[in-house]
Amino acid sequence: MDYFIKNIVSLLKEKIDLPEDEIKRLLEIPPDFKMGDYAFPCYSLSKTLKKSPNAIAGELAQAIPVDKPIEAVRAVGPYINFFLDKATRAKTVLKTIFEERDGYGHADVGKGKTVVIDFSSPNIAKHLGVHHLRSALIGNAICNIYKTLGYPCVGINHLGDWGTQFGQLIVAYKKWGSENAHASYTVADLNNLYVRFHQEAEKIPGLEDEARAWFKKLEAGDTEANELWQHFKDISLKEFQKIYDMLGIHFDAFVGESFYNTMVEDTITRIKEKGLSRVSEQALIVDLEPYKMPPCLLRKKDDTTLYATRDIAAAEYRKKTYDFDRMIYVVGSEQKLHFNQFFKVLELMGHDWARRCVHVDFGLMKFKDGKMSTRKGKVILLEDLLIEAVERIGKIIEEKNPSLENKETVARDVGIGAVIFADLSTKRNKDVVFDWDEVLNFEGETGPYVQYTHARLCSILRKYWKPVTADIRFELLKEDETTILIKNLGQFPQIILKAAEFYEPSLICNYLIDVCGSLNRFYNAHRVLSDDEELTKARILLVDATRQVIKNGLNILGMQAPEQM
RNA sequence: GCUCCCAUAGCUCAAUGGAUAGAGCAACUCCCUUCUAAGGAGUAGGUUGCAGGUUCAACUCCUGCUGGGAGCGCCA
Repeated sequence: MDYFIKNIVSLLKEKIDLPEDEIKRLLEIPPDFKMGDYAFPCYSLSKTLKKSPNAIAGELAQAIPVDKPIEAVRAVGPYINFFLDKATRAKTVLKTIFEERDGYGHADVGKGKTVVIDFSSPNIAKHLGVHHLRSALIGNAICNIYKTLGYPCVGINHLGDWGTQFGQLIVAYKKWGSENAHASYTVADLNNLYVRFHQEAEKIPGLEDEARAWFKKLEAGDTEANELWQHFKDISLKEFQKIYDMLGIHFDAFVGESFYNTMVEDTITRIKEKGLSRVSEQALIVDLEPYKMPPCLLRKKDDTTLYATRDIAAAEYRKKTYDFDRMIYVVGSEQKLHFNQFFKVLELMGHDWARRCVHVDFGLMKFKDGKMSTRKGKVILLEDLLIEAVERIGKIIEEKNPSLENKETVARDVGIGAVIFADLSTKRNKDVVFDWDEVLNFEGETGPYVQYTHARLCSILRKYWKPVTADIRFELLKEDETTILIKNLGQFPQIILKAAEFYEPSLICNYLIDVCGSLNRFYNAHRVLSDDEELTKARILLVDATRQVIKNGLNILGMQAPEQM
């Protein structure tokens, strides 16, 4: 528990007949810093004490001894407000950051509890569009958040490299694609074939059946089918890797659905043995009627499997391989039902760890006039967006800071960062309408704003040139702007815990915006470097601490923190 | 038809059941001989979709409704 909270709770415990945990739970942070640092609302006491909350607050505030880290205790209406001694807090917060450095915000709560995170997971033979951004970025950020808290993390890219669509692709390739040189094929070519298949399938009746037949051959191990499939996969992976490199996203494993093909028979057998499945309309299903859900399909009438089957097999395999404490699937909310179904099947199979599987869903990304669709070729390529962002930042650099070194690197870090931050900064379950101007806005609450703030702080530290020391007079850090900033910096570890609890990277974005706002107000109101040596030393420590917090925060989001821009 | 998600300033979004609902963008005003103006200050902008309910207290919880999105057996 936080040192200050602990102190306040123990003070209150002397006067109030409530358990420690309850007091801690009720303790809140006032909306305005002028109301103090912590507040205890007296509403709940009014019933038992049979007095008005205001009177209780007044009496208790009088009775509580003011000592050490507490500077004042004041009753305001029904609240008892606690004011911390500024110097003590400044010392506690800034010394911690100064000592922990890149480790500030880290914890060991996750020690030994492996977390498997399934994210990005695009389909082979299709382009990565802007709508693929969300899973990749949210998943990567959650991965970083959990790592920060000490959880061993395994990031898995569960590639969509299996299913009827590959039958479709093979058909399309054999009909319209084979005259092209095999080796020069790109994802664009595959994508075109895919789009063409769906166009033609509307006119030619037997085409879908033909595709299903090819998928059956693929699942049965047919050589020609497998060679083509492998080729499509190689082409796609190469192109995907390029984008992941641009985004700075790393996976511990690229294991596609196809990998589980050999395991599904065993999985189905066990489901059958447990009496969970039955045949319905020639397909094998698990009836989920008692749980108010549509049935989960395990096998189609042509005997091929479905993704639910492969997901079940994959979950079992991962449990065996990683012995995870928790498994997180970062997949769009349109698949909510699928996950509820397949988690339920895992549970019915007797896997008690099924409740440790979480579907971290997120809202759909769409255009103003509707949904993005790979089939109709209605997408914006992720690569195009990233290139555009980097180019626009490049122009701004030419305009504002033409003498900057490493322009290309900085433009890349800031451009990509802008896209990452824009995507992560709203709560994940909201649908987002893709808007170029919004994603490529670099002013206000944006990634570049946070990075710019960081660069400014680095600039001050460069000018100062002497080593930063924590041996300063903390009582000099006393202005309102300073106090608020220090308070913000001290909240970082709590924010990370909360972001992990709710699987919500946007909390880190909001927090960073808060810190930057506080810093910039401080920056505008007070000079850091001055003739006053003691004051300069003190403010430099504050600047360095803020720089450190911003950097740590950005890194968790998967962004770089350039020192100049 | 059934299920899930969303609704807060003109726009995009915040707000562990608690004090005066806050930011950014857009508009209008100011602040660079001062550590990076990709910044800061200010003005203006609200019946928190509607109607009930629970509570000492509701943007927050419950019910109903309206509007938008998504899903609902052989795609993933």
